[in-house]
Amino acid sequence: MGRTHRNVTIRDVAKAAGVSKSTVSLVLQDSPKVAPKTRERVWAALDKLGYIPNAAARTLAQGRTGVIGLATVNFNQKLTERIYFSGIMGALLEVLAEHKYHMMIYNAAVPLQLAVDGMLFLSVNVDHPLVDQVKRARLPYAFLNRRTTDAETPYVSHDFAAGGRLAAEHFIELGHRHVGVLTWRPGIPPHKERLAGFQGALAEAYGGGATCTVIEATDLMPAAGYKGAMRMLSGPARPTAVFVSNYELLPGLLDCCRDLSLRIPGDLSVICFDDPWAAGAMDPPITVVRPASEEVGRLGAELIVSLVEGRQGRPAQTLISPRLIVRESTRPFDHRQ
Amino acid sequence: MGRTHRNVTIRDVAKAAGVSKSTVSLVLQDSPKVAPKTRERVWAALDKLGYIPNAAARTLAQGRTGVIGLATVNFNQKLTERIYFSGIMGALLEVLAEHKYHMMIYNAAVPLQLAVDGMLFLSVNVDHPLVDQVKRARLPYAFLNRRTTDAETPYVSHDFAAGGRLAAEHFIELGHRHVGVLTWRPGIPPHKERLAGFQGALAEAYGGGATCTVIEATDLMPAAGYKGAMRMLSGPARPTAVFVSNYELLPGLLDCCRDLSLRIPGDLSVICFDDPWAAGAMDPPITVVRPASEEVGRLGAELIVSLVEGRQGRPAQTLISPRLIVRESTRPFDHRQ
DNA sequence: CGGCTGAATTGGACCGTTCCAACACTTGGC
DNA sequence: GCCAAGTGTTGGAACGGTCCAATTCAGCCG
Repeated sequence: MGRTHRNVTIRDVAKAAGVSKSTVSLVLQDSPKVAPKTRERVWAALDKLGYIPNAAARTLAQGRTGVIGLATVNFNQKLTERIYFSGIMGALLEVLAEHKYHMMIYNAAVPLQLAVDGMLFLSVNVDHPLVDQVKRARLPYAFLNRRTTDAETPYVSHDFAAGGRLAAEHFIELGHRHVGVLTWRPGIPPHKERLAGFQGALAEAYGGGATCTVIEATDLMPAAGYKGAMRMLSGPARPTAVFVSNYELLPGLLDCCRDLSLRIPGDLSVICFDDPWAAGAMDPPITVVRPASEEVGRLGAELIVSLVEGRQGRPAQTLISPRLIVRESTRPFDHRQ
Repeated sequence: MGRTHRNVTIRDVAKAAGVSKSTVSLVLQDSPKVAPKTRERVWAALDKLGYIPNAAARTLAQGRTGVIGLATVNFNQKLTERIYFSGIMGALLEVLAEHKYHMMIYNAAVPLQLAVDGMLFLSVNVDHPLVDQVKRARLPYAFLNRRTTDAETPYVSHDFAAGGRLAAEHFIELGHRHVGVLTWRPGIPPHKERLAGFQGALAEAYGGGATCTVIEATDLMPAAGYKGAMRMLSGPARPTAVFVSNYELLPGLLDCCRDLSLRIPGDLSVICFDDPWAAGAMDPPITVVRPASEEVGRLGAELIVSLVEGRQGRPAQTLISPRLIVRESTRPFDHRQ
């Protein structure tokens, strides 16, 4: 596995085929201007020498890389969003491939070598220093999972507020008035928006005539979910319905209910934001608000490609509404309780 | 977001600072040979002009990219392994970042532009055409999740056979003699190995004195898991313990047990290969054989970096044993049944 | 036969870096 | 006062492609 052996260049091929390097270059881009028999001779030489084009040289010459960057902060620590991330990444890769782009993952920890035609920021806040670097390099970019207030910055994100609203409306329809939200870091935009949407819908429906207990988990480990749920559910004024704003907190809540002998949905209705794996196979199957992450990936890829290739048309700011999927963890409030 | 405005080059900076481009280059690599006041002047110019190095040019000149490629086949269709993938990718990114490498994701669908220093194949079979291309380019490479029979090809994989064995041994210890395996595509190496390990341990313990029903699911959708489980469990000779060789099949099995009123672990012990999200929060918490995917990611990253940088030392072929995590879905065979 | 046209091919400039050999300028020793 | 040994700085040749303008050459027409 030596790094020795100089690689075959276009010049070597040219010599072997008895033509100039320009001709070889033309053949490689299958230009129609090359005579058939010349083309064949060049192909033979190409094959024989096992020529592999040098991507850096090509990029340098034509000023494009054929690569889109995906920047995200501390991928590995975002345990939170792992499953979600892989959903979005799968869609990104698929659509980028359709447009003949590869994808490069940037880690904020490594000095940024901008070897891309455009950059996507996934769950990176708009004021992150990384963003400035990309702006200064005059690269096209777009945000995923983050929205901005201005009208220019391109983004594709979820309508988190609408998601929170969906949950609240479902509870309202079922007659619940004492509700709770189990959340995490309500300062971070996506979580803030979920909570705001939830509380907004509640206020619209009941005015002041409802109670909403908001509990903030200290982290996303199951233990924190358990502790948060316990604080919410062990008191005398426990809510009859809970909106879990992050799926990592769900297992803790379920455990807690088991320990308190609270039955779902008999004693407590539960809606979870995100549709984690097996949510539908749990006992009972959990009602969820599912963000359309594949959709975000797909639209995000289309967006950055159109920006890179200078096409117009596609709207540059998109919000996608999550869907409510009703399963068996929610039920009408029982007034006999 | 125009692509117009020519980028600032090292020459522009040199002119602005009143030095030669060589000096600027030296400053950029902070060479100690530059006089302090020159250095300062250059930095000022660098800042003022907002210089951003051109990665392609640098790569071309020094013959290294600072990027490791990760190739995988149809990422998006590998729903199977999504969660697993993100675990491994997190670890890869973390370790590569420590060594100052970025990661590029190759999609087999896009013509391969080899703009990397080394390549990792994740769950790609060793005879895949992609591999040949990389070999011909004389790039260092290694396989993840696949092993080879020769002694040279570098890989980091799981000891799947040991995983199957662990499951069987646990069942044997608990006294189960009528067991089943719910599998998928037993022709694919990782699945074949799991099954072989399981059956091997069984044969060693019991000789011919055990029955092992192997059911192959048609795909990985929950419905297929359900159908497979039904075939295995609805007959009169149903096993008392089942090894689910792929976690995607687990929800179907659980549903099936609910429908047949089989209680876990009372009527049926269950072990699942892979430790999917929330397996420990299910009712009952599921006993699993957990592959150490982060470990594979970490070691894989170290391996490819050492190959790229020409260091020796690290063993080039590693198998990592999964761990058995006993929860509450397994229990001794009850002879009164 | 000379001139024109178009197809096929080619040389060379260029992309933006790195890196090496050469050069200028101090400094210090004798 | 001259030479040797540094210390800083620099020009220019790579790196391996692309692409444009120039060139060659055959075929055709008047």
